[in-house]
Amino acid sequence: MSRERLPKIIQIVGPTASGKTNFSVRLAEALGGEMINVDSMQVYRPLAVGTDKPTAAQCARVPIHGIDLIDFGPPMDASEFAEYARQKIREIASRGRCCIVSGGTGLYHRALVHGLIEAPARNDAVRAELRAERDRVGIPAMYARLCDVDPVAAGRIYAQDWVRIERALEVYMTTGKRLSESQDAHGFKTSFVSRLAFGCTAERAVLYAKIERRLDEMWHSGLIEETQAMLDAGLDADQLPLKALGYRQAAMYLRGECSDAEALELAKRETRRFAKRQLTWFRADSEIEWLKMPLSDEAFGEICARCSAFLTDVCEA
RNA sequence: GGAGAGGUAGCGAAGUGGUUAAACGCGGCAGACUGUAAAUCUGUUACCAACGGUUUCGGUGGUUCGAAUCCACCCCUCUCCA
Repeated sequence: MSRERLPKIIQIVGPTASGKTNFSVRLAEALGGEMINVDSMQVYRPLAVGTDKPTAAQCARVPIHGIDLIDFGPPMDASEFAEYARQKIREIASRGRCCIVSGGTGLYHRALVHGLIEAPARNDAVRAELRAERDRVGIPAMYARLCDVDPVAAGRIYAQDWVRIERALEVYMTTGKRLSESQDAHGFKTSFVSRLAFGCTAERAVLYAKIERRLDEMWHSGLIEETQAMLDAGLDADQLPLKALGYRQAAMYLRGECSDAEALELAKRETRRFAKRQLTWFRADSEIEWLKMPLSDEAFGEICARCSAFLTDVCEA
């Protein structure tokens, strides 16, 4: 294998509010590297207070990429992000600097590291068609259709999971190829980078408390106003930028679907659940070494040393 | 003081003699995830040495082969009238 030729990255993952960004900035600074943020929501410029982006102070300490990439319009997707990130990794390497890839979006990390199958991007026309049909015949009938055209894919998808049923049918309709066959061929077998991966954690209660405190702050420091502004600008409340955690609940409140307090509670709960889903995703990755987050100076020093060794060692395992 | 209503698993709420360890919802926990991923979906949730066992439906006692469900007394909560 031409493993040494792969660009090396330090990968930092973890649930929201686990302290990834702090840790990554510190690490990037210590290693003289640059950061790439892997976050499906922080790429949207209009989302400011609700996505806990790196602060101006943090951005001053170290170059941080992957933030505020797009405004409104067609949303970003995993493949697009992965391409962007790999391009950035090359650029950073060409500057002779190391790369800290940090964030909480599991699929984006995976797409960046292993790539995705060869398949066309979303096709809104086809999806509109599929959705119209679904509304007519129901999800079970659509699932039955998937069972016909791609039984293997259907076997991997829960019968109610519309998002995946739609994607599988979309791929089949636009390419004539079965999604499952592309997946089998792909299998996340190849890597585009060589990585040293760390996962940030904290005790569940600590994590949850931090999530709640952070939402209280966001809620009272502009999240509502920001959401209102987007609604005023005519953004669809169940389309992407407004589907982000916090914004979605703020929109519910603003549209009179629930009280202010209810919306805030809901936002907290959904964010806690999100953190759990992130944990589930990352726990499945056996290459990740978990770090309990308020890291001591000694522990941080050790991690730095290991990162340096990884980055300089030509024939590491 | 009088008249009603009610107390069911973490919470809300069904159940009114056996097939009920107890529907359903919420919350919790766990899982899946290949171009929507802060999305979408699945499982599980009295307790245990667990394909078997133990203890549950305010409390105590009773009726019955058998009760969360029937009877008696007691405790508590809520509403209305004083």
